[in-house]
Amino acid sequence: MATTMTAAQRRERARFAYDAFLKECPTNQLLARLSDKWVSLVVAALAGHEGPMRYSDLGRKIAGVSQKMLTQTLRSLERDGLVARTVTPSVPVRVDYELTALGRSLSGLLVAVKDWAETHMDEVADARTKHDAAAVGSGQK
Amino acid sequence: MATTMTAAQRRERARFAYDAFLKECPTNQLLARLSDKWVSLVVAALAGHEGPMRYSDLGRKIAGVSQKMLTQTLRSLERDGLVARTVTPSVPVRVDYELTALGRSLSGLLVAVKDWAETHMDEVADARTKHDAAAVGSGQK
DNA sequence: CAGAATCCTTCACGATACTG
DNA sequence: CAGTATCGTGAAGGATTCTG
Repeated sequence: MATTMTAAQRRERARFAYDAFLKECPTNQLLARLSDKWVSLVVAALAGHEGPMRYSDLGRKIAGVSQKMLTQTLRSLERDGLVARTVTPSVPVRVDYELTALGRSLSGLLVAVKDWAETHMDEVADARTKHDAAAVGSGQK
Repeated sequence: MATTMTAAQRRERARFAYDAFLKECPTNQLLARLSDKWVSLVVAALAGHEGPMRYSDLGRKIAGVSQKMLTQTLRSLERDGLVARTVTPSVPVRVDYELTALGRSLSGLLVAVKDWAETHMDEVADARTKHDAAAVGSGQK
């Protein structure tokens, strides 16, 4: 296939073709999908694990996710080519999920955001406390 | 104040104190906030602009955002200490927004995700086409 | 085990109108 | 200009039940 573009070439082309700030742009919708709590957690879970993970592994790792959301998220990630799904027809069935090359190219970025949240939680909490205190002090309702 | 921790120390502490995979964890909620389309776009807009931006600038830059969502997003970012809001009491009033130091420490990560979306849109679109075609071929409804 | 299907509630978000 | 306030709706997402 004619995917003989370097990363630089693709980036160059993308810079002219797409702009996620435009709501009609496909990348806007893609960004919306990526900006999803469950997407972040699923990708981060797969990224932080050696080898593939089973459906139930993911459900256990990501506390609080419902079957519906887990399946739904997995399906959309699979469709977008970020995650590969492998079915082993044993009894009972075994299904494994793992990041594709494309998925791996994204996972680092998403994990970085997740790590930022964990690392800077205290500062954000401080900011909130101060902000709320100031609002009370100045007589806001 | 007693913020005399190195980044490494903070990270080390955070690693034990927080885990965004746990739904009771505050960082889980923080990650949910960060995983928001409008947050990404607002932060990216501010990051990709020299100096502060006015409310109307942001509204113009981020096509399709309603006043409600823009205001709401800005307020939450301000409360979390990621964005600074400056009011100039002229007539008419002038309000400027800019990233704080904390906000700047995050913006790079969010911009990276947005750029990823723009850069890899084609590959995702391809994956979708193939995935959908395969589903049809194998006789899925 | 790994889902699919259904129901049902909540609330996120847009549209609209008003204000200092 | 930079918001606030209110209302209405579609859609997200949880709980539950069923299946290969």
